Amino acid sequence: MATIYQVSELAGVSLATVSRVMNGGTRVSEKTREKVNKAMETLNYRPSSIARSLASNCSNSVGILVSELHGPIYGAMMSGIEKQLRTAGKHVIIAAGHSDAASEKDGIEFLIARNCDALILHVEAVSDEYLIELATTQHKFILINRYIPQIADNCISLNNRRGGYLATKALLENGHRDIAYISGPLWKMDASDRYLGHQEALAEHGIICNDALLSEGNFQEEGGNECMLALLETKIPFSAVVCANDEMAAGAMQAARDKGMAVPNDISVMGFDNVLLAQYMYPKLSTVNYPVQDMGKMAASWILKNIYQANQPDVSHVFEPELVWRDSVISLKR
Amino acid sequence: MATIYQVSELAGVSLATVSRVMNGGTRVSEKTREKVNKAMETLNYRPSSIARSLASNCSNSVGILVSELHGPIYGAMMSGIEKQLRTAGKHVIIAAGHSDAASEKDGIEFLIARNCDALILHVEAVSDEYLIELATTQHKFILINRYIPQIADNCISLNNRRGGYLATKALLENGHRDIAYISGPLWKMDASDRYLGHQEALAEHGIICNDALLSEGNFQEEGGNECMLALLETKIPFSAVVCANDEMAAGAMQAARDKGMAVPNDISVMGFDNVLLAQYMYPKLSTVNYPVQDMGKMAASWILKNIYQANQPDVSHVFEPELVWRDSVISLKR
DNA sequence: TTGTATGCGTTATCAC
DNA sequence: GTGATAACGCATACAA
Repeated sequence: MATIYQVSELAGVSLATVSRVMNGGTRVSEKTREKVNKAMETLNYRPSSIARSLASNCSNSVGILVSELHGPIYGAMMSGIEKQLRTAGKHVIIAAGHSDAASEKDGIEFLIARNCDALILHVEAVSDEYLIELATTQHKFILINRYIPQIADNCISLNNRRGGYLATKALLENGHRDIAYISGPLWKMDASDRYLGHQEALAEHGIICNDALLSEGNFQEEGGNECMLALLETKIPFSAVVCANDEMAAGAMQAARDKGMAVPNDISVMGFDNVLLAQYMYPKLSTVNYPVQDMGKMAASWILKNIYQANQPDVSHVFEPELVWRDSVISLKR
Repeated sequence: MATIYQVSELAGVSLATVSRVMNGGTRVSEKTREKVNKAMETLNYRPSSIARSLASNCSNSVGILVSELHGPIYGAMMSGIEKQLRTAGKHVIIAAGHSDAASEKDGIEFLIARNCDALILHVEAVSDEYLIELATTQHKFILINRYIPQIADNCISLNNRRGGYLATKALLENGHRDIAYISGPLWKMDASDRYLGHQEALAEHGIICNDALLSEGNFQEEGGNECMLALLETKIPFSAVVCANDEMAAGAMQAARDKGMAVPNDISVMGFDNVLLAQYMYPKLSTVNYPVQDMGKMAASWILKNIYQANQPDVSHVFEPELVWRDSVISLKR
C-alpha cells in the first residue's frame, strides 16, 4: 500500500500538498495538482481512512443498531439509511440489539467503542432515562420509531396512535362493530400507542372497548396465531380483528382458516406496517403503511446535517401513517 | 475521552505498561496490573479502536456486500454473519451492490478503502475474472452463493443444481408429468444451476424438457406473476410449476388465482429458498431450503479462522439444500 | 501557493 | 517486569 509520503516523493512536492489536493480545501496550483494526481494514479494510491480518522478525529462512520438484521422492517430501514449515507461517503456499521436491554446497551457500547461519529438507534428495551443520559454525554445519536419528549430533536417516529386509529376507523366505517385486537407486547411504546388509537376510534363511534377482545401477542406470526385462537375461544363474536403488525395478521389468518373460517367473508383482518409480505399474502392484506424506509433516509439526513454539516433539507420528526386498502377486509354495509 | 497516556500517569506507570495490561500478552506484575485497572476504571477509559488500528495495522472490521439490505435472504445472511463476528469483537460494515456490476465494484472499492481486514461478498454481476484478479491482490475475501473453481477456497455456495433437482423430483414422484418452470435471470449462476437441476430430474424420468414451459423471470413477485400469465397463455397444459425462488412463487400463485385456478388443486406450486414468507403464504409453500443463515455463519468462521487466526471448526464450502414439503403441492397419485 | 513540524492514540521494538 | 521511543499514515497550524 502506497502512502501519502511516497506520493509526495514521486510528485516532487511535500506531503502537505498531497493532502491538500486530496481534501480540496485550500487552493493549489493547477500544475502541481496534476502532478500529484498523476503520482497518485501511478502508485494506485488509496488514502488510509484509519490514519485519516486518527488525524482528523472523525471516523466518517455511523453506527446502526436495530433489533434484528432480518425482518422486513429493519431491512427497509437499513436500506434507506445505507443508500443515503454511502452517497455521502460515510460508512455504516451495524449491530443487532435483539429487543433486550442488556444486549441493546452492549450494542451501543460496541458502536461507541468503534468510534462512530454518530448512532442511529432502533431500541425498544432500553429505558428513556438511559437514552436521556446518553444524550448528555458527547455521543450524538438519533432514535427511530421512538419518541422521548426530553430529547425530541433526537427522535424520528411514526404517529402510531394515529395508525391504530385509522385501522379501526376503516373497519368501523365499513360496518364492523365487534372488533377484536391483537396487540404487540404492551410494554413496547409502539404497541401501546397503536392500541390507544384503536380505543380512540372505538370511542369516537360510541363503542365501549371490550377488554376481552384484546389479546397481547409478540409481534410474530406464531403469536398472531395463538392470539386468534384465544380470541375465538372466548366465544365472543367479532366480525373483524386488527393486528398490530402484518406478521401477526398472517398468523391470525391462518388460525382463522384452521378453524374453518374464511377471510374476509367470515372475518376481516387488518394488519399494520405494510411490509412486503402484506401484498404476497392471500387474500392481500389491508394494512397501515409504516414508511420506515423514508424514516431511515430521514435519520441519515439528520446525521449528515447535524454531524457532518452537510447541506440537507429540513428533517421531519414525525411521520404519518396511511391506510392501505386491499382484500382482507370486507364491507358489512350493503 | 481519556487516553492511554492519562491512564499511565494516574497509575504511575509508563504507557507501555498500560498497553500490556490491556492486551494481556506479556507478563505484568499483579500489583501494577491492579493499579492500572483501577486507573482505567476511574477515568472511564476506552481505548481508541482507530489509533489501535493504525498502530497494529488491523482494523478488526469486516466488510459485507450484499445485493440489497432488504430482502429475506440477505437479512438472514447478515444476521448469521453479525452474530458470529460480534461475539469475536469484530465489527461489520455493510454496503449494497444492487446486482449491478458497476455498483458492486464500487461497493468493493468502498469497503477496501475503509480498511476492512476482510470482505464477505454476495455479488452477482461482477465477472469471475474480476474476482480472480481481486484474489491475487492482498485483499482477503470470501464469496457467498457463488462458486469459482480457480478460487474454490474462497467460496461458500449452495448446491443449487441439486436444489432444482429435488424440487422437480418431488413433483415427479407425486405423479406430475407436465411441469412448467419459472426461472430467475439465467445469466445469474444460481438461476441457471437451479434450472439445470430441473432438467436433470426431468431427464431421469424420461421426460423431454419442453422449452415452451420455461419462462424467465426476475426473482421478484411481479416477475413470477407475469411469467405465470405467459405460461398460461401458451395453452400448453401443465399440472405444476416450479419457481426459482419463493417470491416468484407468490406471484405465480396470485396469477393462477386471478385466472380462476385453485392452488394446489388446479395447479401445484413449488418454491425455492424457504424464506420466512413461505410459511406465511396461503397455502403454505412447498419449497427447497436454502440455509443462508448457516452459510453466513460459516463465512464468518472462515474469516475468523483465516484472517484472525481464531480457533474455529473446519468450514464446509458447499451446502446441501433440502426439500420442505408443505401445502402448495398436491399428489396426483391416488 | 507550498513546505515544516507537530500531534492524533495506540502498538511494538528496543533497552534497562 | 518495566520504561523510553520510534513507528503507523495522515491533517493542520504555522512559516516561508
